[in-house]
Amino acid sequence: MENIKNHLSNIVDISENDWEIFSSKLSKVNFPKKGILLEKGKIEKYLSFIESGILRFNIPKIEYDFTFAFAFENNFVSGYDSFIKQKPSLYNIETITDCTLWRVSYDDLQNIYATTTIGNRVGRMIAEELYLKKMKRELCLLENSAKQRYLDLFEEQPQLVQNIPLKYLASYIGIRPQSLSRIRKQIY
Amino acid sequence: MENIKNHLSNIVDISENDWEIFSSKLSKVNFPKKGILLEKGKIEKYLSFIESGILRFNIPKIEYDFTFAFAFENNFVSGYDSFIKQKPSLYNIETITDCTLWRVSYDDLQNIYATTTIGNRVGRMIAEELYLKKMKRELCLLENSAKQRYLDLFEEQPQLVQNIPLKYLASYIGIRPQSLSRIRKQIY
DNA sequence: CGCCGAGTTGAACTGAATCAAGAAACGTGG
DNA sequence: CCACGTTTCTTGATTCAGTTCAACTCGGCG
Repeated sequence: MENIKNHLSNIVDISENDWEIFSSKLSKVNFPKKGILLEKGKIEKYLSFIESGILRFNIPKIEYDFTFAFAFENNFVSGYDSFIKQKPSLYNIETITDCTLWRVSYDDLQNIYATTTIGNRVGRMIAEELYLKKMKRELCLLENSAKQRYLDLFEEQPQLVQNIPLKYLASYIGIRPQSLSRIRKQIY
Repeated sequence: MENIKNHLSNIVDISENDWEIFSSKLSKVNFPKKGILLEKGKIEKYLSFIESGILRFNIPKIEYDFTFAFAFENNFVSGYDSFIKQKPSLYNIETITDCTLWRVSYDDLQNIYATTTIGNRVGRMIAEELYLKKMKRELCLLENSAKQRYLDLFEEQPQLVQNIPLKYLASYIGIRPQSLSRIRKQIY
Protein backbone atom coordinates (compact mmCIF):
# COMPACT_ATOMS: atom_id res chain seq x y z
CA MET A 1 0.00 0.00 0.00
CA GLU A 2 2.93 2.23 0.75
CA ASN A 3 3.94 1.74 -2.88
CA ILE A 4 0.76 3.35 -4.13
CA LYS A 5 1.42 6.40 -2.01
CA ASN A 6 4.97 6.60 -3.34
CA HIS A 7 3.73 6.15 -6.85
CA LEU A 8 1.24 8.98 -6.53
CA SER A 9 3.67 11.19 -4.63
CA ASN A 10 5.95 11.08 -7.62
CA ILE A 11 3.36 12.99 -9.57
CA VAL A 12 1.69 15.24 -7.04
CA ASP A 13 1.78 16.27 -3.40
CA ILE A 14 -0.83 14.49 -1.36
CA SER A 15 -1.67 15.59 2.14
CA GLU A 16 -2.00 12.97 4.86
CA ASN A 17 -5.67 13.72 5.08
CA ASP A 18 -6.27 13.31 1.35
CA TRP A 19 -4.34 10.08 1.40
CA GLU A 20 -6.52 8.80 4.25
CA ILE A 21 -9.66 9.45 2.24
CA PHE A 22 -8.31 7.78 -0.86
CA SER A 23 -6.64 4.82 0.77
CA SER A 24 -9.62 3.98 2.96
CA LYS A 25 -11.43 2.89 -0.18
CA LEU A 26 -8.71 0.55 -1.36
CA SER A 27 -9.08 -3.16 -0.85
CA LYS A 28 -6.51 -5.88 -1.40
CA VAL A 29 -7.20 -8.79 -3.77
CA ASN A 30 -5.21 -11.78 -4.91
CA PHE A 31 -5.51 -13.41 -8.33
CA PRO A 32 -3.95 -16.72 -9.32
CA LYS A 33 -2.03 -17.16 -12.59
CA LYS A 34 -4.38 -17.09 -15.61
CA GLY A 35 -7.03 -15.35 -13.50
CA ILE A 36 -9.50 -13.09 -15.29
CA LEU A 37 -9.75 -9.52 -13.97
CA LEU A 38 -12.04 -8.28 -16.69
CA GLU A 39 -13.93 -10.20 -19.33
CA LYS A 40 -14.76 -8.89 -22.78
CA GLY A 41 -18.38 -7.71 -22.81
CA LYS A 42 -18.44 -7.04 -19.07
CA ILE A 43 -18.13 -3.62 -17.48
CA GLU A 44 -14.95 -2.72 -15.61
CA LYS A 45 -15.81 -2.07 -11.97
CA TYR A 46 -12.36 -1.35 -10.60
CA LEU A 47 -9.28 0.74 -10.88
CA SER A 48 -6.42 -1.35 -9.53
CA PHE A 49 -2.84 -0.86 -8.45
CA ILE A 50 -0.48 -3.77 -8.98
CA GLU A 51 1.46 -4.65 -5.85
CA SER A 52 3.00 -7.67 -7.54
CA GLY A 53 2.55 -9.67 -10.73
CA ILE A 54 2.13 -9.22 -14.46
CA LEU A 55 -1.08 -8.88 -16.45
CA ARG A 56 -1.98 -8.78 -20.10
CA PHE A 57 -4.75 -7.11 -22.10
CA ASN A 58 -6.08 -9.36 -24.80
CA ILE A 59 -8.78 -9.67 -27.40
CA PRO A 60 -9.91 -13.24 -27.90
CA LYS A 61 -10.30 -13.44 -31.67
CA ILE A 62 -11.50 -16.18 -33.92
CA GLU A 63 -8.11 -16.64 -35.59
CA TYR A 64 -5.92 -16.17 -32.55
CA ASP A 65 -5.68 -14.62 -29.13
CA PHE A 66 -4.40 -11.08 -29.52
CA THR A 67 -2.35 -9.46 -26.71
CA PHE A 68 -1.94 -5.72 -27.09
CA ALA A 69 -0.72 -4.53 -23.69
CA PHE A 70 0.89 -5.57 -20.42
CA ALA A 71 0.79 -4.14 -16.94
CA PHE A 72 3.51 -4.49 -14.37
CA GLU A 73 4.21 -4.08 -10.67
CA ASN A 74 3.74 -0.61 -9.19
CA ASN A 75 1.41 0.58 -11.92
CA PHE A 76 -2.29 1.14 -12.19
CA VAL A 77 -4.32 -1.25 -14.28
CA SER A 78 -7.92 -1.07 -15.44
CA GLY A 79 -10.09 -1.60 -18.48
CA TYR A 80 -9.98 2.14 -18.35
CA ASP A 81 -12.14 2.89 -21.37
CA SER A 82 -14.85 0.57 -20.09
CA PHE A 83 -14.35 1.99 -16.62
CA ILE A 84 -14.65 5.62 -17.67
CA LYS A 85 -17.76 5.16 -19.76
CA GLN A 86 -19.13 2.20 -17.81
CA LYS A 87 -19.72 0.38 -21.04
CA PRO A 88 -18.85 -3.21 -21.99
CA SER A 89 -15.16 -3.84 -22.43
CA LEU A 90 -13.77 -4.71 -25.82
CA TYR A 91 -11.06 -6.88 -24.30
CA ASN A 92 -10.06 -9.18 -21.46
CA ILE A 93 -7.54 -8.49 -18.75
CA GLU A 94 -5.94 -11.59 -17.32
CA THR A 95 -3.02 -12.39 -15.08
CA ILE A 96 0.12 -14.00 -16.48
CA THR A 97 1.55 -14.64 -13.03
CA ASP A 98 -0.01 -14.67 -9.56
CA CYS A 99 -1.01 -11.10 -8.74
CA THR A 100 -1.69 -8.97 -5.70
CA LEU A 101 -3.74 -5.85 -6.34
CA TRP A 102 -5.15 -2.92 -4.40
CA ARG A 103 -8.33 -1.72 -5.97
CA VAL A 104 -11.02 0.92 -5.68
CA SER A 105 -14.51 0.37 -7.09
CA TYR A 106 -16.14 2.67 -9.64
CA ASP A 107 -18.81 3.79 -7.19
CA ASP A 108 -16.32 4.55 -4.46
CA LEU A 109 -14.15 6.44 -6.89
CA GLN A 110 -17.08 8.49 -8.20
CA ASN A 111 -17.87 9.25 -4.61
CA ILE A 112 -14.32 10.42 -4.03
CA TYR A 113 -14.50 12.47 -7.22
CA ALA A 114 -17.74 14.09 -6.16
CA THR A 115 -16.79 14.89 -2.58
CA THR A 116 -13.11 15.69 -2.64
CA THR A 117 -10.70 17.77 -4.64
CA ILE A 118 -7.93 15.26 -4.33
CA GLY A 119 -10.11 12.63 -5.98
CA ASN A 120 -10.27 14.42 -9.26
CA ARG A 121 -6.62 15.30 -9.01
CA VAL A 122 -5.67 11.70 -8.54
CA GLY A 123 -8.06 10.69 -11.30
CA ARG A 124 -6.58 13.28 -13.60
CA MET A 125 -3.05 12.22 -12.80
CA ILE A 126 -3.80 8.59 -13.45
CA ALA A 127 -5.43 9.42 -16.77
CA GLU A 128 -2.49 11.63 -17.69
CA GLU A 129 -0.04 8.93 -16.79
CA LEU A 130 -1.85 6.34 -18.88
CA TYR A 131 -1.98 8.83 -21.73
CA LEU A 132 1.77 9.42 -21.63
CA LYS A 133 2.36 5.69 -21.78
CA LYS A 134 0.15 5.29 -24.84
CA MET A 135 1.77 8.25 -26.48
CA LYS A 136 5.18 6.66 -26.08
CA ARG A 137 3.85 3.43 -27.48
CA GLU A 138 2.31 5.14 -30.50
CA LEU A 139 5.68 6.62 -31.43
CA CYS A 140 7.38 3.29 -30.84
CA LEU A 141 4.96 1.49 -33.15
CA LEU A 142 5.33 4.08 -35.87
CA GLU A 143 9.06 4.64 -35.76
CA ASN A 144 10.67 1.36 -34.85
CA SER A 145 11.09 -1.99 -36.53
CA ALA A 146 9.82 -5.13 -34.83
CA LYS A 147 13.35 -5.96 -33.75
CA GLN A 148 13.83 -2.55 -32.19
CA ARG A 149 10.49 -2.77 -30.42
CA TYR A 150 11.55 -6.06 -28.91
CA LEU A 151 14.87 -4.66 -27.77
CA ASP A 152 13.10 -1.65 -26.26
CA LEU A 153 10.69 -3.79 -24.33
CA PHE A 154 13.54 -5.95 -23.17
CA GLU A 155 15.47 -2.95 -21.94
CA GLU A 156 12.51 -1.49 -20.07
CA GLN A 157 11.36 -4.67 -18.40
CA PRO A 158 14.25 -7.13 -18.65
CA GLN A 159 13.51 -9.45 -15.77
CA LEU A 160 9.82 -9.39 -16.51
CA VAL A 161 10.01 -10.15 -20.20
CA GLN A 162 11.58 -13.46 -19.26
CA ASN A 163 8.33 -14.51 -17.62
CA ILE A 164 6.06 -13.71 -20.53
CA PRO A 165 5.39 -16.41 -23.14
CA LEU A 166 6.83 -15.56 -26.52
CA LYS A 167 3.48 -15.59 -28.26
CA TYR A 168 2.14 -12.80 -26.04
CA LEU A 169 5.23 -10.70 -26.61
CA ALA A 170 5.02 -11.24 -30.36
CA SER A 171 1.45 -10.08 -30.49
CA TYR A 172 2.29 -7.03 -28.36
CA ILE A 173 5.14 -6.11 -30.65
CA GLY A 174 2.82 -6.52 -33.62
CA ILE A 175 4.33 -9.58 -35.29
CA ARG A 176 3.80 -13.36 -35.45
CA PRO A 177 5.39 -15.73 -32.94
CA GLN A 178 7.46 -17.29 -35.73
CA SER A 179 8.94 -13.91 -36.59
CA LEU A 180 9.81 -13.10 -32.99
CA SER A 181 11.44 -16.49 -32.65
CA ARG A 182 13.64 -15.66 -35.63
CA ILE A 183 14.44 -12.20 -34.28
CA ARG A 184 15.51 -13.68 -30.95
CA LYS A 185 17.72 -16.18 -32.70
CA GLN A 186 19.28 -13.36 -34.65
CA ILE A 187 20.06 -11.39 -31.47
CA TYR A 188 21.77 -14.04 -29.37
CA MET B 1 -16.88 29.11 -27.61
CA GLU B 2 -20.29 27.51 -27.40
CA ASN B 3 -18.69 24.49 -29.08
CA ILE B 4 -16.33 23.96 -26.18
CA LYS B 5 -19.20 23.93 -23.78
CA ASN B 6 -21.05 21.41 -25.93
CA HIS B 7 -17.94 19.32 -26.23
CA LEU B 8 -17.46 19.21 -22.48
CA SER B 9 -21.17 18.73 -21.79
CA ASN B 10 -21.02 15.53 -23.78
CA ILE B 11 -18.77 14.07 -21.14
CA VAL B 12 -19.93 15.65 -17.91
CA ASP B 13 -22.52 18.02 -16.44
CA ILE B 14 -21.15 21.47 -15.93
CA SER B 15 -23.02 24.05 -13.91
CA GLU B 16 -23.36 27.57 -15.28
CA ASN B 17 -21.15 28.82 -12.50
CA ASP B 18 -18.39 26.31 -13.18
CA TRP B 19 -18.53 27.13 -16.85
CA GLU B 20 -18.14 30.83 -16.05
CA ILE B 21 -14.97 30.15 -14.09
CA PHE B 22 -13.47 27.96 -16.76
CA SER B 23 -14.46 30.02 -19.77
CA SER B 24 -13.28 33.30 -18.28
CA LYS B 25 -9.74 32.02 -18.66
CA LEU B 26 -10.09 31.15 -22.32
CA SER B 27 -8.67 33.45 -24.94
CA LYS B 28 -9.10 33.34 -28.70
CA VAL B 29 -6.11 33.11 -31.03
CA ASN B 30 -5.68 32.85 -34.77
CA PHE B 31 -2.87 31.04 -36.53
CA PRO B 32 -2.08 31.21 -40.22
CA LYS B 33 -1.38 28.10 -42.29
CA LYS B 34 2.02 26.56 -41.42
CA GLY B 35 1.99 28.44 -38.10
CA ILE B 36 3.90 26.89 -35.22
CA LEU B 37 1.93 26.36 -32.02
CA LEU B 38 4.65 24.49 -30.23
CA GLU B 39 8.28 24.04 -31.12
CA LYS B 40 10.37 21.01 -30.25
CA GLY B 41 12.50 21.80 -27.20
CA LYS B 42 10.12 24.49 -25.94
CA ILE B 43 7.64 23.98 -23.12
CA GLU B 44 3.93 23.82 -23.92
CA LYS B 45 2.18 26.71 -22.22
CA TYR B 46 -1.37 26.12 -23.42
CA LEU B 47 -4.21 23.73 -23.63
CA SER B 48 -6.23 24.69 -26.70
CA PHE B 49 -9.60 23.94 -28.20
CA ILE B 50 -9.85 23.99 -31.98
CA GLU B 51 -12.70 26.15 -33.23
CA SER B 52 -11.63 25.64 -36.83
CA GLY B 53 -8.68 24.24 -38.74
CA ILE B 54 -6.39 21.23 -38.83
CA LEU B 55 -3.08 20.73 -37.07
CA ARG B 56 -0.36 18.15 -37.13
CA PHE B 57 2.13 16.83 -34.58
CA ASN B 58 5.54 16.28 -36.08
CA ILE B 59 9.08 15.40 -35.22
CA PRO B 60 11.59 17.17 -37.45
CA LYS B 61 14.13 14.42 -38.12
CA ILE B 62 17.38 14.42 -39.96
CA GLU B 63 16.12 12.05 -42.67
CA TYR B 64 12.59 13.37 -43.01
CA ASP B 65 9.82 15.22 -41.25
CA PHE B 66 7.76 12.73 -39.30
CA THR B 67 4.04 13.39 -38.71
CA PHE B 68 2.49 11.14 -36.06
CA ALA B 69 -0.83 12.79 -35.21
CA PHE B 70 -3.47 15.25 -36.35
CA ALA B 71 -5.98 17.37 -34.50
CA PHE B 72 -9.29 18.54 -35.91
CA GLU B 73 -12.07 21.01 -35.29
CA ASN B 74 -13.95 20.71 -31.99
CA ASN B 75 -11.18 18.88 -30.20
CA PHE B 76 -8.60 19.80 -27.65
CA VAL B 77 -5.01 20.08 -28.75
CA SER B 78 -1.84 20.45 -26.72
CA GLY B 79 1.68 19.15 -26.44
CA TYR B 80 0.08 17.41 -23.54
CA ASP B 81 3.09 15.51 -22.25
CA SER B 82 5.17 18.66 -22.24
CA PHE B 83 2.23 20.55 -20.76
CA ILE B 84 1.67 18.10 -17.92
CA LYS B 85 5.28 17.89 -16.86
CA GLN B 86 6.28 21.36 -18.01
CA LYS B 87 9.29 19.88 -19.72
CA PRO B 88 10.62 20.50 -23.24
CA SER B 89 8.46 19.04 -25.97
CA LEU B 90 9.80 16.22 -28.12
CA TYR B 91 7.83 17.41 -31.12
CA ASN B 92 6.35 20.37 -32.97
CA ILE B 93 2.71 21.21 -33.39
CA GLU B 94 1.96 23.20 -36.50
CA THR B 95 -1.11 24.24 -38.43
CA ILE B 96 -1.90 22.68 -41.79
CA THR B 97 -4.67 25.18 -42.50
CA ASP B 98 -5.57 28.53 -40.96
CA CYS B 99 -6.73 27.87 -37.41
CA THR B 100 -8.84 29.53 -34.76
CA LEU B 101 -8.24 28.32 -31.22
CA TRP B 102 -9.49 29.00 -27.72
CA ARG B 103 -6.80 28.42 -25.19
CA VAL B 104 -6.06 28.44 -21.49
CA SER B 105 -2.56 28.91 -20.14
CA TYR B 106 -0.80 26.44 -17.88
CA ASP B 107 -0.75 28.86 -14.96
CA ASP B 108 -4.42 29.71 -15.30
CA LEU B 109 -5.28 26.04 -15.54
CA GLN B 110 -3.25 25.18 -12.46
CA ASN B 111 -5.06 27.94 -10.73
CA ILE B 112 -8.38 26.49 -11.77
CA TYR B 113 -7.21 23.05 -10.68
CA ALA B 114 -6.15 24.38 -7.29
CA THR B 115 -9.21 26.47 -6.54
CA THR B 116 -12.14 24.63 -8.06
CA THR B 117 -13.50 21.12 -8.19
CA ILE B 118 -14.66 21.48 -11.73
CA GLY B 119 -11.13 22.26 -12.84
CA ASN B 120 -9.81 18.88 -11.94
CA ARG B 121 -12.90 17.25 -13.34
CA VAL B 122 -12.44 18.97 -16.66
CA GLY B 123 -8.74 18.18 -16.57
CA ARG B 124 -9.46 14.57 -15.81
CA MET B 125 -12.02 14.35 -18.58
CA ILE B 126 -9.70 15.84 -21.13
CA ALA B 127 -6.91 13.47 -20.13
CA GLU B 128 -9.33 10.55 -20.29
CA GLU B 129 -10.54 11.59 -23.69
CA LEU B 130 -7.02 11.89 -25.07
CA TYR B 131 -6.24 8.52 -23.56
CA LEU B 132 -9.20 6.85 -25.26
CA LYS B 133 -8.10 8.25 -28.58
CA LYS B 134 -4.59 6.89 -28.19
CA MET B 135 -5.95 3.55 -27.09
CA LYS B 136 -8.01 3.32 -30.27
CA ARG B 137 -4.99 4.24 -32.30
CA GLU B 138 -2.80 1.64 -30.65
CA LEU B 139 -5.24 -1.10 -31.61
CA CYS B 140 -5.53 0.31 -35.12
CA LEU B 141 -1.75 0.27 -35.58
CA LEU B 142 -1.44 -3.27 -34.30
CA GLU B 143 -4.41 -4.87 -36.00
CA ASN B 144 -4.83 -3.19 -39.36
CA SER B 145 -2.83 -3.09 -42.54
CA ALA B 146 -1.64 0.22 -43.95
CA LYS B 147 -4.45 0.12 -46.50
CA GLN B 148 -7.05 -0.43 -43.82
CA ARG B 149 -5.63 2.37 -41.68
CA TYR B 150 -5.94 4.72 -44.62
CA LEU B 151 -9.53 3.67 -45.26
CA ASP B 152 -10.34 4.11 -41.56
CA LEU B 153 -8.89 7.59 -41.45
CA PHE B 154 -10.74 8.44 -44.62
CA GLU B 155 -14.02 7.24 -43.15
CA GLU B 156 -13.56 9.17 -39.91
CA GLN B 157 -12.45 12.46 -41.42
CA PRO B 158 -13.44 12.32 -45.11
CA GLN B 159 -13.65 15.99 -45.96
CA LEU B 160 -10.60 16.78 -43.88
CA VAL B 161 -8.29 14.15 -45.28
CA GLN B 162 -8.66 15.88 -48.62
CA ASN B 163 -6.86 18.91 -47.22
CA ILE B 164 -3.89 17.08 -45.80
CA PRO B 165 -0.82 16.55 -48.00
CA LEU B 166 -0.22 12.90 -48.83
CA LYS B 167 3.19 12.82 -47.21
CA TYR B 168 1.75 13.78 -43.82
CA LEU B 169 -0.95 11.14 -44.10
CA ALA B 170 1.59 8.50 -45.11
CA SER B 171 3.75 9.22 -42.11
CA TYR B 172 0.71 9.13 -39.81
CA ILE B 173 -0.36 5.79 -41.19
CA GLY B 174 3.16 4.52 -40.70
CA ILE B 175 4.29 4.10 -44.31
CA ARG B 176 6.23 6.01 -46.97
CA PRO B 177 4.59 8.51 -49.30
CA GLN B 178 5.39 6.25 -52.28
CA SER B 179 3.52 3.39 -50.68
CA LEU B 180 0.47 5.50 -49.87
CA SER B 181 0.44 6.77 -53.43
CA ARG B 182 0.30 3.17 -54.64
CA ILE B 183 -2.42 2.26 -52.14
CA ARG B 184 -4.54 5.18 -53.31
CA LYS B 185 -4.10 4.16 -56.89
CA GLN B 186 -5.19 0.68 -55.99
CA ILE B 187 -8.36 1.95 -54.30
CA TYR B 188 -9.76 4.23 -56.98
C1' DC C 1 3.81 -43.07 -21.47
C1' DG C 2 1.50 -40.24 -24.65
C1' DC C 3 -0.54 -35.99 -25.52
C1' DC C 4 -0.70 -31.06 -26.18
C1' DG C 5 0.56 -26.44 -26.37
C1' DA C 6 4.72 -23.61 -27.12
C1' DG C 7 8.64 -22.73 -29.64
C1' DT C 8 11.75 -23.47 -33.68
C1' DT C 9 12.97 -23.88 -38.37
C1' DG C 10 12.41 -24.06 -43.53
C1' DA C 11 10.52 -22.41 -48.08
C1' DA C 12 7.58 -19.65 -50.71
C1' DC C 13 5.15 -15.44 -50.78
C1' DT C 14 3.67 -10.54 -50.03
C1' DG C 15 3.39 -5.75 -48.48
C1' DA C 16 6.12 -2.05 -47.84
C1' DA C 17 10.92 0.19 -48.16
C1' DT C 18 14.31 1.92 -50.96
C1' DC C 19 16.51 4.04 -54.84
C1' DA C 20 15.77 6.61 -58.76
C1' DA C 21 13.62 9.39 -62.25
C1' DG C 22 10.10 12.04 -64.18
C1' DA C 23 5.44 14.74 -63.90
C1' DA C 24 2.44 17.83 -61.61
C1' DA C 25 1.37 21.55 -58.34
C1' DC C 26 2.75 25.42 -55.82
C1' DG C 27 4.84 29.84 -54.46
C1' DT C 28 7.62 33.68 -55.21
C1' DG C 29 9.75 37.31 -57.58
C1' DG C 30 10.20 39.74 -61.69
C1' DC D 1 0.45 37.05 -64.88
C1' DC D 2 4.04 34.33 -66.39
C1' DA D 3 8.63 31.89 -65.53
C1' DC D 4 11.32 29.53 -62.59
C1' DG D 5 12.72 26.81 -58.83
C1' DT D 6 11.09 23.93 -55.23
C1' DT D 7 8.31 20.78 -53.22
C1' DT D 8 4.98 17.04 -53.73
C1' DC D 9 3.25 13.19 -56.12
C1' DT D 10 3.59 9.25 -59.20
C1' DT D 11 5.66 5.27 -61.19
C1' DG D 12 9.16 1.53 -62.03
C1' DA D 13 12.66 -1.88 -60.43
C1' DT D 14 14.74 -4.06 -56.71
C1' DT D 15 15.34 -5.46 -51.96
C1' DC D 16 13.90 -6.72 -47.42
C1' DA D 17 11.13 -7.57 -43.29
C1' DG D 18 7.57 -10.08 -41.82
C1' DT D 19 3.66 -13.57 -43.13
C1' DT D 20 1.99 -17.91 -44.10
C1' DC D 21 1.90 -22.80 -44.27
C1' DA D 22 3.90 -26.75 -42.74
C1' DA D 23 6.76 -29.97 -40.34
C1' DC D 24 9.36 -30.98 -36.44
C1' DT D 25 11.25 -30.59 -31.39
C1' DC D 26 10.88 -29.83 -26.71
C1' DG D 27 8.93 -29.66 -22.02
C1' DG D 28 5.17 -30.16 -18.88
C1' DC D 29 1.33 -32.62 -17.25
C1' DG D 30 -2.56 -35.98 -16.92
